Amino acid sequence: MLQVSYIRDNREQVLERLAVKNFKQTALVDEIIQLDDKRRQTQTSMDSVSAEANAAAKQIGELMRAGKKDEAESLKSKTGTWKEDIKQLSEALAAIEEELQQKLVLLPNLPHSSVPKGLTPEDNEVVLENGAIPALPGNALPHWELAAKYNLIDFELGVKITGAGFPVYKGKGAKLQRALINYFIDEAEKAGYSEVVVPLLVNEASGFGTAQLPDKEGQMYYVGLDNLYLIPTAEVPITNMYRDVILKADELPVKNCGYTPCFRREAGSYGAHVRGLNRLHQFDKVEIVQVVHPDKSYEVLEQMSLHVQGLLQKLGLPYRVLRLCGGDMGFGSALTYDMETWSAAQQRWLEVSSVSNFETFQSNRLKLRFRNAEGKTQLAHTLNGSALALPRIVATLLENNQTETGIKIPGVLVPYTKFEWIN
RNA sequence: GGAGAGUUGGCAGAGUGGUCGAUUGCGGCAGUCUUGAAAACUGUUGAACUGUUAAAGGUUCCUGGGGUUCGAAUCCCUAACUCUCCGCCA
Repeated sequence: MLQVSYIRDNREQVLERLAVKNFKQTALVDEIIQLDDKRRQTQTSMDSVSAEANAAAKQIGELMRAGKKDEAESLKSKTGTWKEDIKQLSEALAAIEEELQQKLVLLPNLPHSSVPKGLTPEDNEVVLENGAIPALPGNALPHWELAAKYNLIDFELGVKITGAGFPVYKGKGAKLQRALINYFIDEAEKAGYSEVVVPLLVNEASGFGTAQLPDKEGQMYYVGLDNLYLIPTAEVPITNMYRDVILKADELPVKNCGYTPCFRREAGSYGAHVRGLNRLHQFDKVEIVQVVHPDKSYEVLEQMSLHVQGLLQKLGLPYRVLRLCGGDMGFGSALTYDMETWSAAQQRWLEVSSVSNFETFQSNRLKLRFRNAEGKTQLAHTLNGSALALPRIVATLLENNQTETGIKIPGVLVPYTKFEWIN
């Protein structure tokens, strides 16, 4: 959520930045500014009437104690109009604030100056490519066939138990899941992130804090009986640990990592691109989250990007890094890097990580602040990234490492899998 | 699921319808003392909005919402949450 005071003081710049995200609603921005104006006027009026009424109430108390009942009574008779005024003004104020809030949450975050303009994924900027793209023989199999061949994943069984998009991992497929999770967590801890295990269901306030709510409830599974949401990413519970928190300057940066399953409804997805592990309703992911000083957040974003790249390098997967264009970016992000690995058998790039700087967009909703050098409270910056999401990593690992005799496990994973080959 | 108790500042924990943004303790910060540290002592220490060059000042907030009253942390209604006991149970 953007700060009203910023919008008020930087109208032109806000409009220009929003346009990069293809969000061209000048009228909405102007309405917000007008509402805020009205809000301040109304509050000033109410404050001054309240001040009068408070003073009178205090005086009545003093008169009563002094035994001057008549004077107290005559003062009492005057309070009626104030009461009425305060009631009207506070109702008006509440209505204005409600309307302002409703409009404010419609505004996406402002993109960073380096964000390229554009509408579709084709407009994303390729920052770098790394790793050799393997040349597989013509009879190379896609991962869903490999998964069946080696009995690693049973998609049909998942359909029986739950539905499409809920695979059952078996045998070495199951072991590989646990190996990847542990490997990713260990690597994150080496990079200074402390591990947390968090709830998989969150309340409405948490959904709002990280900007899944309102608006995006269609993407989350909802447990109506208890008014809770299944998390679409560990970002939600981990970041919400710091909701309504004022950190000391020396507590920054906060670095947390955590493994969770993630649940996504993915309404409207279909076709070959959702085949196999390409798009699931439930998948495993290790998330890294940081809360940092505003001066440091872009430096930290690069570090997080390098951490993710390091994982891909160690796994020996060819990858590229994209700087997302305005049209492809998330609602709350100021700058996002996507990491994609090359799926040799599908002949396409698969997104395996997304690393974003939210600046104060989340912290403003979360009321996540720190005490700055002047001793005043200031909104912190939040960042998060997948490090990494498992399914597409598994997909490319299986496909890229397939040989005549089986699938070779990357060296760094062997201590975790305890086997070198799937065959 | 049944019954009961509770929710106050970073934490613990007082609080009579008016002098309560709130006693006190702990913690934090600053100072005195000390070569330094600890201890002790002294002072200080919530947030938001508004306003201002900055301030002063004003308003709001004692879980949320509503009500009674000239005046509510305090009384009433309501919701959420927490805890305890019983039941069930990994």
